[in-house]
Amino acid sequence: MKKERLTRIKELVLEFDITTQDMLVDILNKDGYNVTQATVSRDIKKLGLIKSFEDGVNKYVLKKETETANTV
Amino acid sequence: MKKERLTRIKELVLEFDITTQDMLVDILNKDGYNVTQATVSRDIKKLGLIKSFEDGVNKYVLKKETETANTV
DNA sequence: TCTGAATAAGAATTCAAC
DNA sequence: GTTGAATTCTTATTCAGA
Repeated sequence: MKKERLTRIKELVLEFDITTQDMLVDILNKDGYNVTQATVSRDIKKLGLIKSFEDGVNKYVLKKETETANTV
Repeated sequence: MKKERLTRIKELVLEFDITTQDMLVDILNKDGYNVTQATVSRDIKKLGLIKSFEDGVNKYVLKKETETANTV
């Protein structure tokens, strides 16, 4: 397992609007990391990334906290 | 659109570990709300629910904040 | 342990209808 | 504006292998 790759993924979601795992696969491959969607899926789980609507797009972001009791 | 249903969904994710939209469909149907996965998908978007690992399960939770810059 | 290929599972969208 | 059926898209997992 490449910790380096995990760090790179985190950088990528902070910098870009990553909406699918395939996007990450593409970028990582161009970066020289040879990975498939299966691996990215696992990496995302390790990093605790979640998909969330931000700025009108459903993208991966780093999880902070979740549970709230806001009103609808 | 039933605002009532949205409220119920929020209650459900707070009370139970809802891991799939189909689970919500089942429960809502038993509750008397006749909906399909398509509608639940839209409701989840409206409520801002996200899937997150909590207590070892990947479940729907209410979004609070996301973007962080924690270390890996 | 880690990974990929293939598959299964889950979720979002299209398209029509109301 | 809201919904369901069907479809497409996306993600998680299985299974094998290194």
